[in-house]
Amino acid sequence: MISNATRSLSVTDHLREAILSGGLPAGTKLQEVRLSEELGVSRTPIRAALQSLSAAGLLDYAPNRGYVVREFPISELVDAYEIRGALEGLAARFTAERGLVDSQRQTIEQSLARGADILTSSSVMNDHVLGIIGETNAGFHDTIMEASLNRLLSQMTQMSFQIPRVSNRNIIAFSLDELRQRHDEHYLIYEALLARSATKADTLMRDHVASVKFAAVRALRETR
Amino acid sequence: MISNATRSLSVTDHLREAILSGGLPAGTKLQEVRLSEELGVSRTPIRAALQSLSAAGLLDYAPNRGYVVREFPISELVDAYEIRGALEGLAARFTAERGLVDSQRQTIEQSLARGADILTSSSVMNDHVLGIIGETNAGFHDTIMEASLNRLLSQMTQMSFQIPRVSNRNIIAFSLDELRQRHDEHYLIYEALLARSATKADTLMRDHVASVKFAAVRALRETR
DNA sequence: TCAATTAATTTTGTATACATTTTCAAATTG
DNA sequence: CAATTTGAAAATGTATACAAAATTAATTGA
Repeated sequence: MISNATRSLSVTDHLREAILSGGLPAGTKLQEVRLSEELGVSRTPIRAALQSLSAAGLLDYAPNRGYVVREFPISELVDAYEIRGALEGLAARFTAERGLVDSQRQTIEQSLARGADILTSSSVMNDHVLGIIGETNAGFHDTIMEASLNRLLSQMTQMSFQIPRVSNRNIIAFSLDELRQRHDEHYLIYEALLARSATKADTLMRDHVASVKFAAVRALRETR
Repeated sequence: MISNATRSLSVTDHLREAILSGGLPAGTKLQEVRLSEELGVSRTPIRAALQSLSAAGLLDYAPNRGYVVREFPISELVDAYEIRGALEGLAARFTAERGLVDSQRQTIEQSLARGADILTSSSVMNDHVLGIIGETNAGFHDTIMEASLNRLLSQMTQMSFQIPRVSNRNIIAFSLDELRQRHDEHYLIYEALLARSATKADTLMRDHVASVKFAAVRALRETR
């Protein structure tokens, strides 16, 4: 069932969140009239949202038969990390080849400093730490994506980011040691970008994503 | 201006073709009422088409300001081939790791045989040869994409395929020798897939796409 | 004459009625 | 009793009217 509370978000964001959070399990038929009644809007914005989410790969669509939340098998989760690694590696390569502008460098340094701050000060793992690290992580990766100045690439990477969240209904449970390793990897990638070492940046980024992949798969195995 | 002749195609296909063929140059505002009048349908299917093409990355969109055909700079064409190489290389890797089923093997062999047939028999380059080769090319790559059994990957690759066509309003002018080289590369990739040599298949596919990239860039430089 | 404001036009956002297709169940027939 | 057919219900596809926002032009003021 879909909450009607948050009307501030667009219908598309609302439905996407419901799918990615697991509120709408795979196989759920998303019917236009039903959704329009539940969300209190007409069928028109509902249709727009369904088309958008279908294009993003979250829904299956068949003409005259409507939209269904599609399956997200674990095997595809693994593949998604492989794809993400290849794309983000390429983004790191592009960024290293073209160089960082000052504002990008500052943004990355701030996210790194913020991550280092909390990882050196706190000795216990809790939701607060995970939250901060999650934000700095996103900031780091997003900046490199934007820095590569390639709309196509960033668009694709956004797509490949959505899949892992589906199966990760619980946030991946990293240990503090693991988080520190991931942070060190971020720092090494940043150094490669500064040194304009394209191949090194590519390789480091791919390995970094592979490490996250292992943690995600392990977390998934443990929770089942 | 948009031809109203081909009504068999959907509105989305019609508009996509108009954009990719250059009939609607970058910067063109696509207005709903205008398009609905020109194509003889209501605004509803027009809106669906515009949303779909925007999600596919062909149109820029701003709320309350509509859709505009976006720019496709040459630099992005080059990047698109890099992305395509990374993704198709990954697809080749997946396919090699998981193996080809008989039907896939047959499809690939047929496309290879058809390509070999025309490339060995004909000694002159014309539109007929280019057309046949174009089809067999698409068949080869599509089969590997499908064989990798990854919807996410095939979806992304379809996206990265669209960009090159935009700047290539004229089909890339390959020579017969070049086409034969590309065909040989296809055959080597196929052998690597059969041998389950994942890394080799990946590398060969990336190099193959890189070769096509060089030809595309050269063709673009020559026509300007 | 130039700038700012306001009004009119244009364009997109939304709602809703109608058309077409599909689906499911009941009824009919062998 | 099983299989097919048929019809009603429900779902998506389309068209159109109305609302809200943005753009453009005109007008007013200095």
